[in-house]
Amino acid sequence: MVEFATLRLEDGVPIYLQIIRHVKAGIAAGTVVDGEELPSRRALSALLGVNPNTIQKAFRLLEEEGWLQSHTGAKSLISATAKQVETLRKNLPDYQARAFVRSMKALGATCADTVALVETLWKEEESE
Amino acid sequence: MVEFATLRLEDGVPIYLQIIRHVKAGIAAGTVVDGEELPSRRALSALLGVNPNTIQKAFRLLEEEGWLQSHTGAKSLISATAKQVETLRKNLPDYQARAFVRSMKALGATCADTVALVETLWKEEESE
DNA sequence: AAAAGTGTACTATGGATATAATACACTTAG
DNA sequence: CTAAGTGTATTATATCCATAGTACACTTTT
Repeated sequence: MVEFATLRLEDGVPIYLQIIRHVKAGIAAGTVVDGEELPSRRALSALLGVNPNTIQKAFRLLEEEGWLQSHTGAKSLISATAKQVETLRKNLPDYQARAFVRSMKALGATCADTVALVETLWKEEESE
Repeated sequence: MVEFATLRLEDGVPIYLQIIRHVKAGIAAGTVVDGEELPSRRALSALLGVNPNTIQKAFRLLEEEGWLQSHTGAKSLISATAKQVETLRKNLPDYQARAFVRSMKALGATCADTVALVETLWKEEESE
């Protein structure tokens, strides 16, 4: 069962996009695998405290992109071929790191400062 | 005059927030200083290709937060005390780095991999 | 003084996001 | 088999984001 208990919704970003990102991140990290069950729309809606339609929108888009399969009446399942996972694992970190580097440069930070900051925060967040 | 020519608008984030972020980043980086002139609402609207009302919203919020001063009929000016700048320079990089570390952990990356990726991309983007 | 530029305010419209409330067909568990 | 659970669809409403057009008072430039 794909876990959503750790997902903390932040505002400023559409909820349905955060749900999509959470699923893709799980697949890229290897904690979510092909064939795995997803919680029902209603159950996830209750867990996150959002409208069922919002969950449905996220799941519908994920299905259109080929990341899950749905059959009326039955639970939805993750669908991720080895090739899909490989592409995701390459592109996701790269995309996020690029955006981060750009924003740190805009702040006038140096490469060394940035790396040091990342290392410090990485250890900080390990103890939580 | 505060520069906006380098600002590339991305979708998924409200335009007025990107403008606010751009100004704050400039102040934190030291390229935008107290008393500096901002382009007029209409001029910036034309430069970025967005509605004047959107620019006005960004500037109004910046003024409410104390980052600029406006007087009807005259150009708006940056307002940034040393204390304000100091706080910004500390908090902005920290906030962005925290979000980055969290997202890389969600992807299952290690600290070493992440640092290596940042260093690689940092040099790549220098040649552009 | 006159003209151009500037900040500000207002109404109206459309799209995206999210919620709310139903409804129905299908699958699964009892 | 029956009931509960599930995917799916629909309509309605509210808010935010962005655009469009207009208007007016003030400042700066000419």
